[in-house]
Amino acid sequence: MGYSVGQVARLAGVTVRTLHHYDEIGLMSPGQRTASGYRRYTDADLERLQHVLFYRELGFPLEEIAVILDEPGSDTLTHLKRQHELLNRRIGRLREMAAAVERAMEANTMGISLTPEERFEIFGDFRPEEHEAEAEERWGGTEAFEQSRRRMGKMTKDDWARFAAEAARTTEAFAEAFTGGLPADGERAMELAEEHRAHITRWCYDCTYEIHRGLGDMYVADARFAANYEPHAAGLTQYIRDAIHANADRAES
Amino acid sequence: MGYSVGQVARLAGVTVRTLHHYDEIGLMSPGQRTASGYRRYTDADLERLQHVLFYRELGFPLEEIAVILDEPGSDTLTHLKRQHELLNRRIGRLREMAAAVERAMEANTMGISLTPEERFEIFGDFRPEEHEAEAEERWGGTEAFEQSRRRMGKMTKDDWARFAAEAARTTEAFAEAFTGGLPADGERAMELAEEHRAHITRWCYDCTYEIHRGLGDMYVADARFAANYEPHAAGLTQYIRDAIHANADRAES
DNA sequence: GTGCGGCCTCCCGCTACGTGAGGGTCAACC
DNA sequence: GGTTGACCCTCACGTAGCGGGAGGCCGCAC
Repeated sequence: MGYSVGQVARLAGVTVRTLHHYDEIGLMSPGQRTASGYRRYTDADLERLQHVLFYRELGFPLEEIAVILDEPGSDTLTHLKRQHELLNRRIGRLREMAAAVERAMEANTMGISLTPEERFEIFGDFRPEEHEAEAEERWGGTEAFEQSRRRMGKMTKDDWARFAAEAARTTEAFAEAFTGGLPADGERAMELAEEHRAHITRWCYDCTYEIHRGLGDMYVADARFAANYEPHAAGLTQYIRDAIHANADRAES
Repeated sequence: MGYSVGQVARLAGVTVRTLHHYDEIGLMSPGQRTASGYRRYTDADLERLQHVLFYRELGFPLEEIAVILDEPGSDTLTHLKRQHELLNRRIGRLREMAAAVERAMEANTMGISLTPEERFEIFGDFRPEEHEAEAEERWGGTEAFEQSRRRMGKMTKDDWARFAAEAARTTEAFAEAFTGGLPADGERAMELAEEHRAHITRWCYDCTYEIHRGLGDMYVADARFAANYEPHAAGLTQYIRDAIHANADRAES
């Protein structure tokens, strides 16, 4: 059982070197190795490769692909949905370009020569869109989200450990304040909220108060996040959310 | 008049560095320079840039773009037509991919896990197409045509001169044979046809007999080629075509 | 005349591999 | 059991298409 590099390469239509490369950079390592050092790919590896190739085809840098595939709570279906969405956007853009080319052909056959602006405005119009709204277009997310991905994608294992440790300390402190009966809009809670915000800014992205509020709301709304807090103390998630809001309100007044 | 690098960059939505690069590799050099060495781009340069960006967007390597833009007898309209064609193919491919993703989603929600072949067959099916028929897809041409482009793109002016001289000699010899009353399926004519084929193989691409037959047919069908032969002697084009066919028939029997 | 933005030319760095070199591995076939 | 040929391994250097600075000249305003 399992597949050799050559088999996988033929199946997927890539070169062996490409698979070696993906192994090197940790994007797609074989599940096992034989005693003699041969790579053995499992079915799960193949599925991963499928997604890798898809995102690559859509122009994503490999580093980013690694991040989005490793992102917790993302399963096959969400990836497929996202890929479908991306494909549709892409098709739309190409259609616009085709229409622009048609216009250019008309203009050309009619002997009209385009002004320099028209030249790129008419069918190079997809470029500004690509720059200003690229992050948006790709992720339906925010610029901060992108920034986060990039930064965190470059973190070493050590960085992750320290990041996690810091996060754990803050959570612990919140739990203490909560169980200790301190109000969510009190000094201590707000202090912790501010610390939390600083923590995010340091490690992930420029966390404004507005974004921070959104995060707080998300914590209570999204079970995956709540799962990180509730074990400490029932109701802690809501407490943290309230503290964040109180802190943001104070800071912006 | 004319545009500076910065202006062109903003117009076209690329960086100054990119324009510098295109200048370096000779893909897109400014029509002029100011006394102080500043680049000055003309309207013609802008049009060229427009096409460059388009082909680039469609995934063509810059070297190839240079060749197809410099290829004689290609005007704006033919490029626009080609671009439109390429866009449509591209859209078609993306649609296939989208359909494949939909199927994958169905399979996934139904709890069916794909076999390894299906995984890439189902929606990686565009890859064989991309390899085996890429030249076809891109050019509506043959692999030999591609090979030709590559080789001829790397020829120096000297090479071109020798190439042209050789070609002229062969044509001259054909004209002599023709006006001398030698039959198109005679020894001499076939000898010249073989020489012609060797000439192409040496300079352009591996010219099989089948391709050679196609070339002969094209010579009579396409006025641009005929224009090269007819001035030597009226009917020469047809004569050459017949000689080529006779030679090919003999060689393959 | 002194900024300040734009332009110039190196030149090094990055990604996603291509392309050998040099050398083990494995199944088959004699 | 030896040899052959297809396949595998790990370096390690090369390439395309730029990004991004360094160090320095140009040109126009104040």
